[in-house]
Amino acid sequence: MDAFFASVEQASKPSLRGKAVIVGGLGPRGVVATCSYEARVFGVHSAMPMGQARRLAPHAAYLVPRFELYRSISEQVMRLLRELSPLVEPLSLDEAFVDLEAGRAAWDAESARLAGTRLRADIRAVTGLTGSVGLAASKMLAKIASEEAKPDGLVLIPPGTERAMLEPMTVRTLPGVGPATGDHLRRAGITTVGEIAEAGEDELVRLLGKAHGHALYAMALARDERPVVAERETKSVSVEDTYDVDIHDRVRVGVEVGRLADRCVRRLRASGLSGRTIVLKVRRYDFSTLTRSETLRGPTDDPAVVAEAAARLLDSVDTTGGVRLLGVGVSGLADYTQEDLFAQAAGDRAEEPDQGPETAEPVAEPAPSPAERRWPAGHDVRHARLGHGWVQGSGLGRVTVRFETPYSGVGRVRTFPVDDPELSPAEPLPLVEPVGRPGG
DNA sequence: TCTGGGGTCCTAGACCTT
DNA sequence: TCTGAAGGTCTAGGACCC
Repeated sequence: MDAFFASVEQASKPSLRGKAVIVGGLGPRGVVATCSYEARVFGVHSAMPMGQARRLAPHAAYLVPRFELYRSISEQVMRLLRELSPLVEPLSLDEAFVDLEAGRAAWDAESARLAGTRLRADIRAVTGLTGSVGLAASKMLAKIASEEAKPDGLVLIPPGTERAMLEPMTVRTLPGVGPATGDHLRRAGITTVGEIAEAGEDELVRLLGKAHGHALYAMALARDERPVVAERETKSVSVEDTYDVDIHDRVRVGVEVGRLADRCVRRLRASGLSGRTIVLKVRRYDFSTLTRSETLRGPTDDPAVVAEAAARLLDSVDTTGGVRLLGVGVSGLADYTQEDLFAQAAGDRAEEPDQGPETAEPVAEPAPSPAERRWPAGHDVRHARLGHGWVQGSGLGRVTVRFETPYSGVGRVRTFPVDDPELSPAEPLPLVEPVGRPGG
């Protein structure tokens, strides 16, 4: 999908179509998640600090991500892909590999081009968004082709032309070559894919190590035998938070680690998993990052056990100077727990009260008062009299709302007190108007 | 106003067991 | 009992991806 998050926001907000839209964390330490092509003209790109983006594009619309909406649209697209083939490998919310041959959706270049063209039309009809398609004989080449196809295009790499096409491209084109590897290769005088092939496998292994060296050499020769894998097992589950201001208070650091452990376990349990290795991540005031881990005797999904392990790990970390990020993760995953094994060992013992997920949930927090409610920029709202709209901005006790829907024209703007009783948060509307629904 | 969040994979050293 | 090789596991960190 092209500039996915930003495109979704433009589709749901008529006033933003054709405008620079930047989606990301709006806090003092936020970064750009995605931006529209109109914003890229100003030099804004993914992973750029938000402050820098604001300097480059001060008049752009700045929105916080709405992952639930993006997930639901992603699911619509994935369904279309699965109609083409049972072998669909999602890479992220907005990207996936499809083995067209396995689904008998294509058998040669022409049938592949036809399938790709139809798919793009279907994505457009179902979601209202544009997607780009890369067609090639391997995952690496398909990925390169889809990058070339963006935005809103289709690129097919004809069989037999792969090596010639790759040769002049920069090493950064190859997946797995980031800034560090790119630099490493450049210092060795290698800047193009052709030069990787010329350097030879032994030299690549000497420069980059066994795994990376062999893999990169093969890719430079356009060799990529990796199959499309539909089901991938989760290897780890983690949560992390970056704080607007560094935390210096050791007690507060401990409290935050406890909270993160709790959140992490909730995610773990929601996936029906448990894990053996607990990982604590600390990013200090100077951006130095360290991890500490502890492997338990058996997998657990007990929030108290994870929190205790995380607290023990924290004891071994010097946080003087302050921390800007804390994270807690669990790896070594299993779909049973040590407690299950004990229960199994207990055999026919009398039935015990269930120790399932619900018993460990924290007590529900009291609902915030209207004045404390947050009005995140870009989120949908409903006004009792004026209808559906979205938050254009808030602050100083006021919230500004633009009243428009994905199917309306550009809407009008009104400002309300943040505790206006007629204003409430609303669910996002579908991007394509459901058939038979009266216009809004 | 410098640098998010959630992942995967690889490497390398320490340590333990066979 | 000592020694060394080999292999597995644990741990920490780096790189990369979207």
